[in-house]
Amino acid sequence: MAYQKLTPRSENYSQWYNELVVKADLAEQSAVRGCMVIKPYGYAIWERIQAGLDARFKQKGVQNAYFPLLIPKSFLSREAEHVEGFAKECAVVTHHRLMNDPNGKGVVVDPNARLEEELIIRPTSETIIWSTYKNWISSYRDLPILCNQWCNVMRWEMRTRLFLRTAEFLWQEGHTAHATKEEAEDFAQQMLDVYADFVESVMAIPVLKGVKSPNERFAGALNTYCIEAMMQDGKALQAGTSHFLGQNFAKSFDVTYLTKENKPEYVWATSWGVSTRLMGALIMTHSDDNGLVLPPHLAPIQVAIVPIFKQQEQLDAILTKINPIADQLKALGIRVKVDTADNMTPGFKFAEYEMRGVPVRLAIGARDIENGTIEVARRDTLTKETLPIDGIVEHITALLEEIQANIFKKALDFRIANTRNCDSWEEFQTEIQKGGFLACHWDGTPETEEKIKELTKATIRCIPLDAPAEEGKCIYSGKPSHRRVIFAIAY
RNA sequence: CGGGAUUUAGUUCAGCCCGGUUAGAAUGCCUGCUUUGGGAGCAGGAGGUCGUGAGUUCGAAUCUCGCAAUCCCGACCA
Repeated sequence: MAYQKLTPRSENYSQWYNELVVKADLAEQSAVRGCMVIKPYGYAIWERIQAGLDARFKQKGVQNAYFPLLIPKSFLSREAEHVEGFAKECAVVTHHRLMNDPNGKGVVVDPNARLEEELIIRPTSETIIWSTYKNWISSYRDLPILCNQWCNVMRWEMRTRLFLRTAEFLWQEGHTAHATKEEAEDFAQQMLDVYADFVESVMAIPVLKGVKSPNERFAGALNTYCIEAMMQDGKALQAGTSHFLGQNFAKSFDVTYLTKENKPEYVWATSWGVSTRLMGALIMTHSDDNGLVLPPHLAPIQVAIVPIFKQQEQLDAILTKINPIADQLKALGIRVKVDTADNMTPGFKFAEYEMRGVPVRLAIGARDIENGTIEVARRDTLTKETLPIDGIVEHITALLEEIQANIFKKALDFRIANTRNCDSWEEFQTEIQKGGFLACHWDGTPETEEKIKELTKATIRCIPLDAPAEEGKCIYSGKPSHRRVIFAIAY
């Protein structure tokens, strides 16, 4: 038994995470620092995230498009705040040709192939998109423009972790242009709702919907909406953002339209995105010391069926029982894998499907054939029971929904249990280190937030959209406050 | 950008202090037999420019110096 268990979460949470990502076959380190290879199983999960969101975007009238990877350097300096936010982490293309090394050692950059204007590998695409939208928009009849792109972006991070923070990552970025402020602001909120609905109902990750404080706001935005999730170690993770950009980019890139009254107006903008970071959120919300735990609505394989057999004849006999079950499940749209591989023992397969988070596992052998039974194991509770084959399809259909609901509830209960009010600065300083969300009063100034961050590493994760009005005193400055905001230590 | 560590088989590592036949183990892989209800067993087999460049030496995985890459912990950031 050379097989190694994961480091338990209680022992070293971040080591547990790193091992899980690799052992569940989701991703691995690449030859390039900070960049990851997403393996087929991990990518299958990402594809399901993509498919679910993409369908929801289209219901909102959003169309997909594609804008280039490379952005002229000059574009980035058009919006001052925006460039300040990203300048430190941009990769720059300076040359367009290689040549044989005159000293005979492979290839070198051809010094004569320097670009007239350097190109930036997109850290995000606002600038290239707005320089393009300028040409697309002339009349109120051209609005709104609702575009999204699925692509990669690059931010040269000092320190990276698979999925959570990589130098290159996959995401979608939606960019919309509207005639009025109200419409843009409303659209940004609608997209936040799309994210929250998807993340909660498909990924089973409970999220807080809120607004970012000025310090945490996207560079160049007037308002940043976000969904915040709580990981099992009590840290916060921003799972998605939607920005109301006002007219900042319209003004920087001179994007105007003519109103019905034939007056030129700047357009109003939004942008919104989620990234492969959602994979990190998924892992850290549900998984346990045995590996990944996937919500059935998202799992690439929802039901794995493991026949237990000695000879081919036995397998054939078992398959006559299994195949109809698999076919019925597939007909109901359930993703099933029948694992007939004979080079792995059943025990190995059990452990493997557990590590990969497959929600339901069925096992059936000679004993079951005699008894007309099948063993059903569920990943979320790690329990198994032997049930009659009759009615198994109905049982599984219901079980998948039960698992989906159960893991969402478990995550929600955890968040509730680890969210508390805090009204004393003394208490805050010790409580915040224990993890979880602290709902506190805040005087609304960036200075106070900055100071709190400096002293405790905690930031305001969001001002919840449903935060009730409540008079109180700022946890740090004692100045008056009208509602509680959520503080936490974040990824 | 600071601090620490690592670099030898596909993977995880031993060997280095104290230089010396053909560089080892486990696991994985291939072949055969036997097995299969929680990570099976036996036998055989393939697999290595010891990160890189110099130096010391009759001789370097091992000693010296340089360089690079990666990982972890901080600072910074989605």
